[in-house]
Amino acid sequence: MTPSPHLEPVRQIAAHELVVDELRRSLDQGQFRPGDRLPSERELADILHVSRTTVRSAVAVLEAEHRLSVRRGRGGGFTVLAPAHDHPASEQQAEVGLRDLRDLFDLRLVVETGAVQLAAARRTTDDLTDLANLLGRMQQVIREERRRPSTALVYEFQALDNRFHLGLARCSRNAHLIAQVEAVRGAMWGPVGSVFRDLEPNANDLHSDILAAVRGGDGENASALMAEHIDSTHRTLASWLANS
Amino acid sequence: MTPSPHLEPVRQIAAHELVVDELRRSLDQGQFRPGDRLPSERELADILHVSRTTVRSAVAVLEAEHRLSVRRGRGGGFTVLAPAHDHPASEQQAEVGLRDLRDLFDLRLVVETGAVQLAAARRTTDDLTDLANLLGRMQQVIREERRRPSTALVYEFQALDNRFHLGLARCSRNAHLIAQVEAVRGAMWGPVGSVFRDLEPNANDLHSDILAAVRGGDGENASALMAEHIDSTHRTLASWLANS
Amino acid sequence: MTPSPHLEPVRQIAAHELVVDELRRSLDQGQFRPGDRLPSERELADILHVSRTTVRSAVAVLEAEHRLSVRRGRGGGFTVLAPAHDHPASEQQAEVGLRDLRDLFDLRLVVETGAVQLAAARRTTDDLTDLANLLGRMQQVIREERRRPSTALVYEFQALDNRFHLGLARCSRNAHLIAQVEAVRGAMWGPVGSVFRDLEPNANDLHSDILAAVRGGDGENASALMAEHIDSTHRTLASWLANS
Amino acid sequence: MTPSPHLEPVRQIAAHELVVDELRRSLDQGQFRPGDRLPSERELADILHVSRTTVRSAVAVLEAEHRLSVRRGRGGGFTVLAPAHDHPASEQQAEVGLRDLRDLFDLRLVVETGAVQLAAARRTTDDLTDLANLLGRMQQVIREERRRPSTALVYEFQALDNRFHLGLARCSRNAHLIAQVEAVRGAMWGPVGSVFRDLEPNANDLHSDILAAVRGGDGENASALMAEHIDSTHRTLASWLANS
DNA sequence: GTGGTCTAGACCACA
DNA sequence: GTGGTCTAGACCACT
Repeated sequence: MTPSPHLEPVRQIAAHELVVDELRRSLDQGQFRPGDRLPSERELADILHVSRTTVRSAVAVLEAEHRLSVRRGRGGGFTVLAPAHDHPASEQQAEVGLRDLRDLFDLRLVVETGAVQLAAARRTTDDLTDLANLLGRMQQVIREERRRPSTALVYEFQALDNRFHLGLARCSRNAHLIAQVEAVRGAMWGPVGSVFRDLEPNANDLHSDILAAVRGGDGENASALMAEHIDSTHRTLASWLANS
Repeated sequence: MTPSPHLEPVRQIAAHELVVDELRRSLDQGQFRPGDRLPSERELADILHVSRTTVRSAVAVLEAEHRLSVRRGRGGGFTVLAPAHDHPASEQQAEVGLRDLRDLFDLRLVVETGAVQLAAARRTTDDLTDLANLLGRMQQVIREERRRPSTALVYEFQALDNRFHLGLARCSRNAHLIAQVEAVRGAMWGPVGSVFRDLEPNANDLHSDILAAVRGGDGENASALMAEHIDSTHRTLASWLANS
Repeated sequence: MTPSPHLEPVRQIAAHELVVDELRRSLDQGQFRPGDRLPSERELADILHVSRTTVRSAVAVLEAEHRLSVRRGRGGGFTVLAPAHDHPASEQQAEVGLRDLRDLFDLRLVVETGAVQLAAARRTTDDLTDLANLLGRMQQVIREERRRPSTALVYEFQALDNRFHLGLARCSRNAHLIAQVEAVRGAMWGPVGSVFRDLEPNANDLHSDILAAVRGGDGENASALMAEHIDSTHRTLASWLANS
Repeated sequence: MTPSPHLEPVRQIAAHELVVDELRRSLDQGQFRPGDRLPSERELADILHVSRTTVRSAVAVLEAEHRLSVRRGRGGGFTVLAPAHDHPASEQQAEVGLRDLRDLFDLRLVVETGAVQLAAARRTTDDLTDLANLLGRMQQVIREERRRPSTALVYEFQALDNRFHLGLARCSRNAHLIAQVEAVRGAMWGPVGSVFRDLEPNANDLHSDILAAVRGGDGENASALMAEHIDSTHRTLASWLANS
């Protein structure tokens, strides 16, 4: 209940910054995996409705962040790099505190439990199939990672996890809510990425229970399970953060 | 769970559009009342960190939307106009459907119940005083409006109501969550404004109960009351919309 | 047939300059006589659709040119002064050459003979009455000036002469043409005013002949007489200019 | 001979309006042809002694009138569009009546016959060469248009015709007169443009006769031929207008 | 190198 | 002291 500043300064956003954000969002959501090649400069310019110059500026930023590698000539292009924890995130360390973590998970709790409750009411059978497939792949990745630990697998699991949660949100069929879930997960990515190094043992525990509740149309239960899942993740991360 | 567009076109946002948004947000939140004068062009430019030219472009838009009137000379300035329901929103009628309303209220339900739950845990006594004051003023406005109905009073109530809900959200002390509540209330403003003409009889019913729960630190109850309140408003608006 | 500059620089005209021009035009056309008071500042502002400030700026210019005198307080106002030939036109002497005179009279010849030809075809009887009255007053002024020479009378004759010529042009009922006659007479005023000191003996010679031709509907003759009149005036002025 | 309003309201003219007028004048006089590129924004600002911003405002108006098209990037710029008779002049149809046409041609008759008379006396041999060249090109265009009718050619002829008439006026070496000829032709352009679609058969008939008279120094004859030419054009347009 | 936009500052007309 | 307009220069995105 602040008294009255009333108006916040506005900040102009340059086109290439928007492109950086969009590409980062896409990478964060695991739409491209380490080693994948992004569409060509020309295609990106076309898709994003900007000029090639602008794409290049944006790519340069992501290259400086060690998220892409740029090779020229035949067979060149933009290649997705694995998140490298040794680079100090190029510039400013995200520097997450426990307080930030709490705020982010508070928000997740609010919007994701809400979303999953609606999802239970509005999901289609196609949604359920897609989500089940995702879960299956996540199990595979976990099993593989146990046999042969590797950051690439951890990374892949994170991407799948992200897609699972977003998929659940999409079942709510509410554009506003979906956008908010995307936003909070995007905001969480940076902080979590800087802490997350191993596959948390309980990472996939409650996913299938949640999906079952959604399948059964039991919103209350889905919501409660989601709350438990989020809380568990929160505690895990918080303890890692405290010890890092 | 759409398969693959992966990347959305980006859209450059001009500085004056951002200023329009910021001013609209401020007006929507009732930070200025009809008849009030906004800060002068020069002050706005200063506050918003843009040039006067940019402020002017933005003000021109709001003037075209009949939300501000512009007068010059000593004593002139930008004056806030009362929302005029007879202008067909200047250009495109907001054209809200029941479906849109449902989505918006779904979202309110999710974020505002979540926010009030946290608020119950984190509110300070100052917060409680402020909120109680707001409630007092809302009661006055309602009483006055019953004696002497007037659109100005309806409008004033809406502004106070908005401040009450935002105030509750701010008690959560979670910037992300506050931002989301602001966003959803902003999104709701246009649609609701186009339907809302009278003071709904139940407008203030649950507010004091919610505040009491927040004061008592009973998050569960606060959340439930808020859900009831939002649902009630939703039903009222939906019936008005259906009959309009 | 200059080859190609194609575009001329534009020049912004300040509001008070426009007011100066308008007032000058009005004074030049003899709509106010020396000693007359102009409408009050407030009235002028109203008539001219500008603010009082702007009127004041304009009046200040005319005062500096010794065309108006400004007195304040009760009974004050803007008083028209007689053209004072001893002031060197305040700033830059108009500095007319024979060449300029020729160009101006070339133009008068063209537009005024054309205008009078149309006038002969389109004049009404009211027009004729008005013009005859003007001629009568001009004769009176000439007679009076012969008995008792005075600059005031010369000035009055000039104003009447101007109104006679403009009146003829207005009979053409062609707004474009009338505007052009006004423009050329306005342009001529400054140069002529700086040379003209006495009543030329032949000043009124052909006026009644021209009016008679217009009355008779004889455009050809009216035009020829006008040409003769203009030529005569031209020669008189040119000789004065050569000897000054 | 109106009795007394005496003073007309003044109207502030914004710099960008002046630029619009100047550009319109230039386009009307055919100094740029459809498809031509205007000087760049920066050059125009330089030539017209205004800022780029002001040029832009003006260009925006002409773009809205479908007289220019704006493209950006290297090779972009302001391109002159062909007058599109299908756009209803974007906003207000010029809506010319026979009465307006008469007034305009009355004026043409007056000023252009006067101008050509002086031209016969003052033309140089260079003037004659230039005018003869123009006539030659006009003949070519007419011949080509007979073989292969096209609006582009009609438009080109109009531009050449305009330059011929202005060229004649310039021979008078009288700046005032030239300005008036330009003004009346400018005023005529809009009305005529909205009627003129074909090459009038008699479009070029008297041009060479007029030029011959000017070459011979026979002002009387040149003037008479010009009168005949203007009258003929007037009748042609009036009949088209009556039948449209 | 084009147009598109914003900025900072000035001057003006207005009340 | 308000809004209205223009200016000069900068930076950007586009092609």
